[in-house]
Amino acid sequence: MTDEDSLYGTVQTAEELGRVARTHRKQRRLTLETVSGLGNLSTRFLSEFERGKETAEIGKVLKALRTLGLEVIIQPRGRAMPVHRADQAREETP
Amino acid sequence: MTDEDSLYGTVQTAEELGRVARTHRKQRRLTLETVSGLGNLSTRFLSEFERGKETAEIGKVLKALRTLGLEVIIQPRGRAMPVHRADQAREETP
DNA sequence: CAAGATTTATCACGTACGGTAACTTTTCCT
DNA sequence: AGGAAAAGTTACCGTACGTGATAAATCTTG
Repeated sequence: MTDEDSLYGTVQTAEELGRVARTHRKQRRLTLETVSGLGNLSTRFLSEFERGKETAEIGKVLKALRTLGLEVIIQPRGRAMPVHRADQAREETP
Repeated sequence: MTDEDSLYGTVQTAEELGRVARTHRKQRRLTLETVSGLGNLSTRFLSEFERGKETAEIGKVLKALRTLGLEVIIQPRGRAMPVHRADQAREETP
């Protein structure tokens, strides 16, 4: 609850990804069963994925994220986006 | 075809993810073998992943992306960024 | 404590994975 | 242009594990 703000952002590992998914789901007060129904995913898969299973299938992971209302953005690291508008805020890695 | 301008951004499926990875790798003039060496990933895995294999393991996918210098960002959909700027919303209906 | 939610065990099936080699495509050189 | 080399794809094998469904076990609420 402390870092809900930093909940969303870069993820590097399956564990981080799962944590984001779980926290997001909890915030939305959804149960695994509900998400299961919405996304045609087994509660078992969801449970394991949210706990960071490294071997979960990417297709299902993406589906789970979509079902949860999460967006996956891919961008070059350490490089600004080529597109519209210059943004700011690049600060991580102490 | 696919514009490389919009290369980076939201991905919804394994296919899209793979395409981003491949295009990015090509732009960097890296071979599968090189990436394989850098990331401890088999060329076979990389080849399949870039071609959109739905069942590729999330852990390896994330590792491949990191090795390629790509960043994965997770954020709520239909929600503006925490900071300023109102921007585009959603689309796509299941 | 009870109701609800999540984890885990079991079973059976399917397939990812690495390594290697053969094969196909792409790249690039004379 | 033609062809060779490089890059990428794919089939084989065996090991190992993911997955769904269900139910039982465990944890989390209220």
